[in-house]
Amino acid sequence: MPSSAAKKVIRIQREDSAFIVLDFETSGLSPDKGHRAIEIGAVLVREGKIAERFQSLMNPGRRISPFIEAYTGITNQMLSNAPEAAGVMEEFFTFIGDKPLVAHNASFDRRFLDVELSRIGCSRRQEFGCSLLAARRIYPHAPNHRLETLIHYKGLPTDGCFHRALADSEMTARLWLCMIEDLRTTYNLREVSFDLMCGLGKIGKKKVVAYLKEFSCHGF
DNA sequence: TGCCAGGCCCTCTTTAGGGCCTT
Repeated sequence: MPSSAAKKVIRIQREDSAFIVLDFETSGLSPDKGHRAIEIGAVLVREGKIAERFQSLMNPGRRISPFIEAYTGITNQMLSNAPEAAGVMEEFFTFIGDKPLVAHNASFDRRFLDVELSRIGCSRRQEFGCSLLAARRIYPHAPNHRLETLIHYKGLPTDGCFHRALADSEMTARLWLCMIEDLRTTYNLREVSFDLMCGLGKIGKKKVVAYLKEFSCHGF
């Protein structure tokens, strides 16, 4: 029977393994040009499984283009009935807490997240992992590194829905977990931490093997 | 109506340019 101190350690370790995978649908590519988030989707991954989900449309206060309507399937009529962005972001800020974040092409979602949070007087501090950068290192021979391509490339389950926030965040989570498992088996790693995954996306492709060798149990 | 950006990576690079990825 573990002591209370040991229980505490175990609880903290498990909580530390939790992270949030998120995805924004937006009215355009640049918040600096006035583009706004129109939908947020996210999943909480704990102990290798999707434990909780968050999804909401967000009324951007302006009409979106026909291109975005076609691209996402989100219409102006749907957004006219959607909750205000501020309220959604307040709920989302509570949902993510201080857990590490993951997104596919994180630089895009990070900018929208930070701008939308700043509009409600909040800011995040946690690290942001990028499944796109990690995938470029782990699957250098994939046809390309778009989320949809990688899902098919790895044969991961999908309901065929892309470009909706919750669906994309779930698939990004599956991809992230798949990459962890592939690293674990291919490189004989005892543990694949969030920091290892983030670091992998930041190093040059010629340094990948040397980088992973540092974490290997018995070398390879 | 038509068009828009930013971050990261790679290489035929670093005093730069182009491709990829996100909506």
